[in-house]
Amino acid sequence: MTPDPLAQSLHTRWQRGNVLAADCPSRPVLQHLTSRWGVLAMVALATRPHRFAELRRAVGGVSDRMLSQTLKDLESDGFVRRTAQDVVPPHVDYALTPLGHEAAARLIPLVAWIEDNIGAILAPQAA
Amino acid sequence: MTPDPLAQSLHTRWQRGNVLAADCPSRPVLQHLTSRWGVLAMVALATRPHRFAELRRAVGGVSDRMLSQTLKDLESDGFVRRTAQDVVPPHVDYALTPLGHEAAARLIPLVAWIEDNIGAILAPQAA
DNA sequence: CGGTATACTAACGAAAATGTGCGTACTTCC
DNA sequence: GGAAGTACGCACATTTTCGTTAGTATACCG
Repeated sequence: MTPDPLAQSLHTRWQRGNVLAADCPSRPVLQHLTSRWGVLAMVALATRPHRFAELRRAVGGVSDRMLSQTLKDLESDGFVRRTAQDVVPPHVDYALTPLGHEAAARLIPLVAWIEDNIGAILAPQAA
Repeated sequence: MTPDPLAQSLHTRWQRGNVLAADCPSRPVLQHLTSRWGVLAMVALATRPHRFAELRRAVGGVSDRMLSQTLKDLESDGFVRRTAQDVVPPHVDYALTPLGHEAAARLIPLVAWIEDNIGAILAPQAA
């Protein structure tokens, strides 16, 4: 399929993204937000800021390494703000930025819908 | 942070999911929907049903293997309905189920928001 | 007749994601 | 005194994910 020329011209300079295009810059951002731990970290942070270990406990099953990796990605996209106090033992806070809250506002309905409908989703599979 | 006992009792039997818990059955479903190609397939199918090759062309960069695997996952969760006509050459249609449309309705705002704000997201990174 | 399209699957190897254990420099609690 | 908690980075091993190639039976187009 050759790209639609109209869509092409609208999107070529990425004034707005078109995720369905392979080289759209939205792709990596989408992947960070929807990664295995990304969604969960965002959801947890949406309620309130967390310290690192606190967040690890909130997000069941995540390892130190994965959590810090995930947070680094989210931070580089501007969704999370990391605030470190230079003390020993270390004290670091993670909070959503305004941009992060906007993103979370789109993530939460999805997660909530799945949680609410998990019964209906799983039921046919059991049958 | 020990689990909140109230939330515990509400969620133990998974009448409703709590994705933050490691063993919540919502996890796999969430992963199927938010997988690299899962989101994109859902978004593409939300506009209209597609045949296999048509969908592959719509979702830039996906391979046959990944697409068919993704569709299989989405089908087993009840989001996608596969309709095959037993003819040669094969003719197969993929469409969202009602459940799939509900899920897509939560996926699309997320994707649209990223597409709309990709400029604002990327700008600080360039600086 | 040769090329192209269809909807996949099995098999293989490469690449990416993920977990584990260790180390840190100190504090607080038992 | 000893154990545990803190916020990671690093090296290593394993797991999973992903893409590529080959193959199928047939039809349509030129």
